Amino acid sequence: MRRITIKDLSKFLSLSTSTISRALLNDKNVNEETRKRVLDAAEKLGYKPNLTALNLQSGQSKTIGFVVPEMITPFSSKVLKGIQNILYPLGYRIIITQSDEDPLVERKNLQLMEEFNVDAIIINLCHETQNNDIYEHIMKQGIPMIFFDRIPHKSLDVSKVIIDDYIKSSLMVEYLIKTGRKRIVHIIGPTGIQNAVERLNGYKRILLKYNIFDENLIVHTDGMTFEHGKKAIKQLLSRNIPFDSIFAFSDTLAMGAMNFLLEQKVSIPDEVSIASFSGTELSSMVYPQLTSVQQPLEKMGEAAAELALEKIKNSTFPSRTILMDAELVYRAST
Amino acid sequence: MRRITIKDLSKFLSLSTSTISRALLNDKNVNEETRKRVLDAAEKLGYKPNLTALNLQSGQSKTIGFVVPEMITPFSSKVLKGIQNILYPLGYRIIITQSDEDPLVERKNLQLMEEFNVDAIIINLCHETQNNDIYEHIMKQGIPMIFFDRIPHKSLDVSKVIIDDYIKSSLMVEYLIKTGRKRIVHIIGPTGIQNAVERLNGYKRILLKYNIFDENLIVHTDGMTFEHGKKAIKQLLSRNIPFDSIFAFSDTLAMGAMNFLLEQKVSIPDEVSIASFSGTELSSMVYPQLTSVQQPLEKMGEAAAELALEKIKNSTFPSRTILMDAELVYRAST
DNA sequence: GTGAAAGCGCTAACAC
DNA sequence: GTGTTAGCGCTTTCAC
Repeated sequence: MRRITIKDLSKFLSLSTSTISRALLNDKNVNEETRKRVLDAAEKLGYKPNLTALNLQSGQSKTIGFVVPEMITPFSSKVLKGIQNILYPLGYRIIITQSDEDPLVERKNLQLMEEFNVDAIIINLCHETQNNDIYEHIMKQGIPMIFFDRIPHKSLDVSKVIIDDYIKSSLMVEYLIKTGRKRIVHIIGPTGIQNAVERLNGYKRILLKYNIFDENLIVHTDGMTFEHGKKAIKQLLSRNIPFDSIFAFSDTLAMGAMNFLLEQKVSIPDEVSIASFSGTELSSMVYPQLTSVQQPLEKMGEAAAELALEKIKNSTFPSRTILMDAELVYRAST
Repeated sequence: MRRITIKDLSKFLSLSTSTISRALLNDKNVNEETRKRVLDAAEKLGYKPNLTALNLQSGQSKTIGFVVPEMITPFSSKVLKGIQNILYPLGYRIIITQSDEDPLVERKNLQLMEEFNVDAIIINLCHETQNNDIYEHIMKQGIPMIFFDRIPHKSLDVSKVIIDDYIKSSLMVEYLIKTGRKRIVHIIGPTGIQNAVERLNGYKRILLKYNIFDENLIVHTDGMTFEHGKKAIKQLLSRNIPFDSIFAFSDTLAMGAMNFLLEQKVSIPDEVSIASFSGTELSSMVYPQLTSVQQPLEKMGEAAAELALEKIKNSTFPSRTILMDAELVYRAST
């Protein structure tokens, strides 16, 4: 019942613990014969190395923190999968916290990460600037922080994984125009997030280019949920502002908007077409399926994990930014 | 940059490490004055206890394994949240793996958990019997296993958190009948899962009771995804079997079914009404919103965590089954 | 009330 | 090629 340790093997084989250790680690300074005996005994007695001891010795916790705004949509789960692909085989644990889009909760989560002695933190933040002080504080402790999707204000020098929100947003809006839409609503994300600004800017640029920009078509929300999407469109309708399409910051917002329109018996995409940013299965689980900018989430997770590893291995490794490509996927909603 | 240890405090204050330790642990055998000095110094130098050392010493990894079939839907995330509520404050890490509904992947995941020296495993399994040998093997190592939602065959004595699938299924089907439906399709889950059998039995019982049971209305799937739901209904339509409603094993299957029907311009709920088992936001993100048996997922996670804790504290603690209540939520799809 | 020392499981210098 | 030993950071006897 008790765990078998290297000491048990040592007694069992009348060998020193160091020889056992060496044999297990494939050190060359071990007789082939001996190694075999050790390996056999280890197998037979069911020896499993004690990671905690290893970690204590190496001074690492072999734990990575993963801090995300939410896990209600599959967005974070997909990124997580990518991170796991890279880190599990290397023996890293991943500890996850959700911030519920609240910078204060994010703060607490980051403190938790510090207590857990994580070797690095991979984070999708809630607010561009509000927690900059802790990000800096944590990095000063020697804990690398890797940002993905939503990144902090330029003033912080950190590694990050992003897509080009500005360009992708422009492309999507231009596509809507090419399908004949002129009154394109933009449901913007929380303005405390740089991506929201970038996507808004892309939207603006195109509408200005085609000379159809109208301030009234921009709808603010104070949150990112389905309900916020619904409310946004509800407001717009009540203000009697005509529109023929919607470009939403996220698929969740888009789905909320769509749901409300369908309740109002508005036909999609005939009367109103809808597009958004996504990368999850959600886009294709609704009817009609949503046209969206499909972010390569799993790949983004893998990239973030790699960035974390390079900082862990060498803390002076210069920060890098990985720009991922995202694909526009045209579905039935446009 | 280097971590402050108890030794640094010891040097700094010219006290032995044991006194420092005692002061930090609020041991009574410390002069109040001394304790104060220690606490102040700890604060000032930024001392943070090294969890790894603690764990080595206590023989625990303070890590819990969480093994789920998938993280595409928010199902597992919600349970995870509940587990975190209980375990994070206690200093436990949680390591998560997805099995992709594949018992072989689940096996590998469980082995990974063993390697990670987890103190307990909380699992939603892929197949009722196929991995019983490892479950037993793991428990024989002294690692408690807590099952939730999908549980192993009765032959295993384990702690579990479940809802009454049979009853809830019956209630939902009876509700459909009361809304005037007579040709109720059941999309069953994988038969390697006890829940699928239970829900099927509940369905059968009611249809038999009302004398409207028809074997043809039961649709098998070989998976749990959205696409499987679509395919199931496609098959049914191609076989020209008339029906006026659907009761699906899961919301994902229901959404697939609904999506296909909407594509075929079938009106919901007028021509076909739909209900399923759920507990996630998905049910209300589609149009029309899905009627479903709403499982208390976060609460289930909390319960599972409690069960894990009692087994960790006392390995001989008898296994318990917690039966949670689930609510029938009537939405627009019926 | 405080200190010295052992020990948790393992690796890595250092001997031989 | 193998053994001895120190040490990772901490708690916990055991002395005093």
